[in-house]
Amino acid sequence: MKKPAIFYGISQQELDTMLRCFDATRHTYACGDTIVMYANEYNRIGILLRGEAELIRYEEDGTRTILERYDPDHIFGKLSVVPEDAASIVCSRDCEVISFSYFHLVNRCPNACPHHSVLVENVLKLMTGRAQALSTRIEILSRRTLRGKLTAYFETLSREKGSRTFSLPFSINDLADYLCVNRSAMMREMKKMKEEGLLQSKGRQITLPSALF
Amino acid sequence: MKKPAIFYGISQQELDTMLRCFDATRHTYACGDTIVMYANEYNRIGILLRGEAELIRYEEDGTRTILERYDPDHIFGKLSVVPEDAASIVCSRDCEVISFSYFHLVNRCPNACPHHSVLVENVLKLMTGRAQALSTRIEILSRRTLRGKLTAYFETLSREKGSRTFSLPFSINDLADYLCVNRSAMMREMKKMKEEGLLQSKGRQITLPSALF
DNA sequence: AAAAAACAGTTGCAAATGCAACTAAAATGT
DNA sequence: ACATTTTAGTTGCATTTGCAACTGTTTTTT
Repeated sequence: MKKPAIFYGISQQELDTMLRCFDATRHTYACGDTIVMYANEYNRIGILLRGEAELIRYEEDGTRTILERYDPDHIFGKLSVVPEDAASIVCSRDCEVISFSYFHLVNRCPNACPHHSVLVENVLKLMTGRAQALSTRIEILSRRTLRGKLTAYFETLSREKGSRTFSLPFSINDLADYLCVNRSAMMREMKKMKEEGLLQSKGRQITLPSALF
Repeated sequence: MKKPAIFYGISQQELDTMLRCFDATRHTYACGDTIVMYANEYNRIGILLRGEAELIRYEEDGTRTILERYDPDHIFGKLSVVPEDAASIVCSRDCEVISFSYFHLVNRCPNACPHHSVLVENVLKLMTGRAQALSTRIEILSRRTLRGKLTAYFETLSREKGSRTFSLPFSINDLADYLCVNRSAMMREMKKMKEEGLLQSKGRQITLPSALF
């Protein structure tokens, strides 16, 4: 396991001391488990150290939405901005999570740990990455049409993976829940795009036509 | 003008010294101006000190999308995650913006300014707020129906303003561009909602029925 | 190895949304 | 005070998307 970004530049020993100040806890979860962050733990943030998870919301009619996807080093927390719409974090693989008090992180404790500020910097970097990920997601969801959403998402993936051929991190089923569209309508649109030569696909494997430049 | 959150806990004099390390610049813009952040200024972040601005994207077909709204203390930067889809920040009121090098903020310079870490903490707080705002936006855009988007947005506003009656920060026209839906379809849906007693509205003034609890 | 479950893919029909072209009202400029 | 521009609001028609009910394939379970 790669060293988590949150620990960069801090020795293990010092980290242990520091994390006690922040009331840190480390938990492992099995695939399928829900990562619980109680509503009253408002000022806690979590970081995914290992595994893969998704922030999921169910509508009353059963519609499922994948609001966010978490890979290692993803920071999350202060969930339920919209308290009534309970969303939960569900592990799609075995996960390990560290969580600690955001309040104590940004409001110095009396111990004055020497590397406290390094930790703050690390958290800032993670949070900046998260804001970028959220922005990208908005870019995708803001597209007016199904085709627009598909294209925006595929282009993003292609850029991330550095290749015009890549495999989806979801099942086709889940992709629809991520793009917030109907599954069969999405399949229909993908079929059309294939016919127009804008896409090749087989299962989760996607190939985009070479970009013009 | 209220003291910007980015400056909390730092004296003016020290700040001046520090901001030089970060190559900070302060600019004012008139209503209607575009805040330019050049593509090569990748590692700069900006903070809106005063005014109101919007991150806007135009589609080839002329469709306009309001991706984000900025009020004072909003942090932004590392724009164009999707470089080809040029989006720009347009001031909807007279604005003042400070921008500086993110790189120098998180990679200590040799001057070792005493309050550097306070500034990092301040930026972290702003960035956390931004991530929350982006999450809320995703909650809204992820709704499958026009009514769902309207409701989610109105409930968010009502919570922010602490009242079931509030006025929209947009024109009705702009609201549609913010919710990423067709304007006349939106009006039609609002009309239906009024008929069903889910909403009262007149121009920008909105009243929601009292929440049940 | 067989049965069950999950997943990819298809299609007809209904409903929601987008588009365009309006009218009326309000705000702005001269 | 009048003309111009912007904004709010409406409606018919075309298109897109959602829904439901399928088929066939792959994966998982027993």
